[in-house]
Amino acid sequence: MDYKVEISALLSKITGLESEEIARLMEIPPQSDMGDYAFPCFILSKQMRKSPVMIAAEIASSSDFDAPYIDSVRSQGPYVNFFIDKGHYAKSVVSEILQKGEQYVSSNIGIGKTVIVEFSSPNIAKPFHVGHAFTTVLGHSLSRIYDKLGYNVVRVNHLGDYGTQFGKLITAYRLWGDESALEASPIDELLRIYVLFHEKEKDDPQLTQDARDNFRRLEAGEPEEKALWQRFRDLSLKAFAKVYDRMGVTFDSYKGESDYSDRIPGVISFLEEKDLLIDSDGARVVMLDEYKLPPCLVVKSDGTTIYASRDLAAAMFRHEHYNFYKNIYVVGLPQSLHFQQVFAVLDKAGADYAKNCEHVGFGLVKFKNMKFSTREGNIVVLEDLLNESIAKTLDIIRSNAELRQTDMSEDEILDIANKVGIGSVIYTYLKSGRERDIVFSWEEMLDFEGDSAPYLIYTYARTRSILRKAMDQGISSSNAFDDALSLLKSDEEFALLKLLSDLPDAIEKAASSNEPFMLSRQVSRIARAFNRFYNNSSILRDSDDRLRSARLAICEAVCTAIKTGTYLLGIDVVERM
RNA sequence: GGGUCUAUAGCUCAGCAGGAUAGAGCAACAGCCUUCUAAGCUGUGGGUCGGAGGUUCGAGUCCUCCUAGGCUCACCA
Repeated sequence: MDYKVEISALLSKITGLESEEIARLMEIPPQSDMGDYAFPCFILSKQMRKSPVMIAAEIASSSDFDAPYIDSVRSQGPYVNFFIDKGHYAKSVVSEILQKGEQYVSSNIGIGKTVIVEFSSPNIAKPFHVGHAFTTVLGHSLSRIYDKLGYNVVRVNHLGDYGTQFGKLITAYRLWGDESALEASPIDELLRIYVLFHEKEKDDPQLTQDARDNFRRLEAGEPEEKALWQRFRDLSLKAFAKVYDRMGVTFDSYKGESDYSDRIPGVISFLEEKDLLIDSDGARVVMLDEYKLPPCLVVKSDGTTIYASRDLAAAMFRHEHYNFYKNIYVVGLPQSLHFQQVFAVLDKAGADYAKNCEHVGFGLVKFKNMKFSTREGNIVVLEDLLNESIAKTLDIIRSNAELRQTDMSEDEILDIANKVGIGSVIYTYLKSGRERDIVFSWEEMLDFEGDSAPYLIYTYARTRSILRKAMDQGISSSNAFDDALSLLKSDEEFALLKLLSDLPDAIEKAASSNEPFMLSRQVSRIARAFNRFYNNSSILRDSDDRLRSARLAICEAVCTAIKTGTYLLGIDVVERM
């Protein structure tokens, strides 16, 4: 039940204010000893011509608060503080979670609505580095979150498989390409010749010209260039698939930039019909002064297309094909002007779906003082980071296994190391607001203590261990469905229950702000509260078997919360570690 | 120069729509494993919330100005 709504209704009778307004004004006190809900009386002081302190005292002394779920009502300064009956609360929260299981965080607010999440979108022929991981991890998590809320989610990998860079690559490959190296390690070989091209290009303008010619031939569909491009693309996709597979990331569409090249004429004629295209130094642009934005370049002076035209084509296609409720672009913050322009062009052209397009930006992944740059070769490849993380996890598991004398098989150990190691990397990207820059450091990326994925997974594994032991001893939480749950009224238990009950709200906030950290924080808080409880009370060893069952029920609820929460972040839990 | 974002503990970050004594994690220091997994828990120290004005009963939160920094400003993506 929703205690806030209930209390607001009671207050409404006393104060005469609308119940909804009261619910909006209600607060959660900063300290638990101040109660569970608080009503600030400032708003009443003007109309009643009394000090808020006096009003609070009057309300608190009212006799209308005799509901069974209210323990007490006290005024403190200008606030009326409500203390919920802990037993009542425990029964309500725990039984709901146990009955609904993982569905307790589900919602149907998204039923019948399609959300497109464009994310990851790596450039073909370039290594998948720790910067790409940001959009991949963010988009993956957002997809799962929207999915959980009932939306129809379309995951789109808008591959960077087009543009002048491919002219460069074709030129470079013909000059310096090594067939066997390409076969053995495609991305490394493509990167090698790409870097080489940029070195040589400085002293040889002919190379630049060749590259442009080759891109033009590619765009014109010349078979030789097309075949090479296709090969680069296939090899790259195969390499990317390995990384996605490791992280459990999937897509519904791999429609990349190249897929839209034949729709560009449609975009241009559409804009021409609306009379929006203007010649400017030989190029064709859409003026956006009324949006206070610089003009958007749609066709270059040499007649070829540019990313803005391809993004326009993609948005138009998605509208026709999916009729989306939301079209989200999980792309780095530096591209925010670009998206503003694209959306503004759509809006100016009268496309009503422009307002449903949203750029979900994120910060830069930096390396000390410099940006990662493919051309300069100062990058950290995601696979290396994952491997390091897994290796470190493996060490810890092995030494723990020895210490605890567990009988885990080598396969199980490897599986755990994989999940914890990869989860750890994922969590690093999702623990703070997405617009923050991440300064890459091995030390911090591989810190497994405190606020980290291993902490969450560890808490889960530990709790599962208790539940397994309980089962072995024939103790069950099932007889806790009666009043035993109302025995859960210690401070630690109560604090934990509040956090559990707030999880669905955290998920909705994560979706509405496209900020998975709203969720990761809540899961982290739950784990911390549980560990506190765990260290303060014995669960299986308590002499009262009703309390024992009730505590086991809390353990189950915590497992459910952590498992679903981490799943929505893209992190797997393990039964033992 | 225009646009935009950021500035909170030594470090990394929270602080939801203004509200009660500004919170976590890491690091530091002091403790807790014959007892359910110590990747854990408890405690201590640490802050003029970048600066100055203003709005308000009340500002880390809203407005203005200033300072510092990031990103960005059409024929790359």
